[in-house]
Amino acid sequence: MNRHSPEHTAALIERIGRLVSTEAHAEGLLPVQWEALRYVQQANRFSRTPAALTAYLGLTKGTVSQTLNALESKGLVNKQVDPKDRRSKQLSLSAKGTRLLQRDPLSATVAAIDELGSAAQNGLNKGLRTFLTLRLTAQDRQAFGQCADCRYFVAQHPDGAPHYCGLLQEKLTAADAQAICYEQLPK
Amino acid sequence: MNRHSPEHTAALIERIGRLVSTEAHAEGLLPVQWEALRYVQQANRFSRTPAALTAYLGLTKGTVSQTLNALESKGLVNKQVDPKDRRSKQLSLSAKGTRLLQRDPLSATVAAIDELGSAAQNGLNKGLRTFLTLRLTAQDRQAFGQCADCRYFVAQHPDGAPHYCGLLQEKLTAADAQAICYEQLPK
DNA sequence: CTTATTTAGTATCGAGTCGAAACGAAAACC
DNA sequence: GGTTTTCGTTTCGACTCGATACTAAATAAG
Repeated sequence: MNRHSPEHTAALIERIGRLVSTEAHAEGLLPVQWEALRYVQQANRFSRTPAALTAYLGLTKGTVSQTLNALESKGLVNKQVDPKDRRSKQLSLSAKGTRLLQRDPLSATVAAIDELGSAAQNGLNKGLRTFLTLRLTAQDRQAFGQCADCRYFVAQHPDGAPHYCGLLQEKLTAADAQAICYEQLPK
Repeated sequence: MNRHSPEHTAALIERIGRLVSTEAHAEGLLPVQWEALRYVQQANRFSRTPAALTAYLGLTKGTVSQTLNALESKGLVNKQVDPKDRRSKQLSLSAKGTRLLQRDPLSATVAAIDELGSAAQNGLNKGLRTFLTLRLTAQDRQAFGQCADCRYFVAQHPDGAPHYCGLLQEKLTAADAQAICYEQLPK
């Protein structure tokens, strides 16, 4: 296991994962609660559900249900029944949740990456993306990429709307196009 | 937050960290227990202590003490008082612990990195190492690098021993040189 | 139109993490 | 010799997490 072996890189991933997660004990929230909060902020309206969050995190639905209860009782997230499918619930950020995300401890990680120099940044980003794709595929999990990078994304739709989803057959706003989506299939 | 922004890379790190940690629920052990087990295997004899493991993981000593209790009661790790400093304890792997590490779930991560192509591997490795150094430095934490990469490492020592540590003034075996060390200061 | 079957979410249990705090014992400092 | 620091443990409370069993709503099959 020399300095550049796959074993060493794997150890780095694990150690950095722990470092980042340790930093995420902040503002009275736990790491997974921050992840859930960010997810609700970033997911498009089709993906703001406990089921999609469960797939995103790779946890069991019982665990996610409890975490969402914790966030709800802290007044950061709201749940309401989806009228189109009354089994499902729509998640949304409260004003307090939105405010708290301004102090997201992940910003320390962002800042460190920002210091990295653009060659290192690109190499890191590319390696991480390829790795993630490999593992998600091996586990039959969804990519949760950005809507605009999806093969069902239609940039220009005849009738007035800015964009369009060819899978769900729904109009999309400019904000939707940047959001992450459960259904996303990379081009 | 486009595909190559620092924000996106930070999200990748967090998501991959969770993915790897979720896979580490295996063989009846929890993620942090696997990390501790690997640490005891890889740390040199000066660093196989609860205190060094605490620094390595970035947790509190109480938490690490409990995790080590769990591993000890599973018969995977042994503790014994260091006769040179009777406050300190030496950790060691039991035969069962050594055997269990053959089924380390981190091997899935290693295999995925191995599939990556050498350019991507190098970029990933380099980016992760630089990032880790940045964050550890900012938090005043030890690097825990390999003994052989330390500025106190003396490759050839006059008297018979293979190597030598100029800080602790101790002879080092070839195995020691590969191990990770609390005292390590990168060259 | 019923009767499966699948899907979305919840509740409960037990083991264990995790930080915080308080503690005892050995070593180091003065 | 007395104070301070360091190493490790224990206890507490909130919470994660998988497993399991459960309800209700939607879907499929007959």
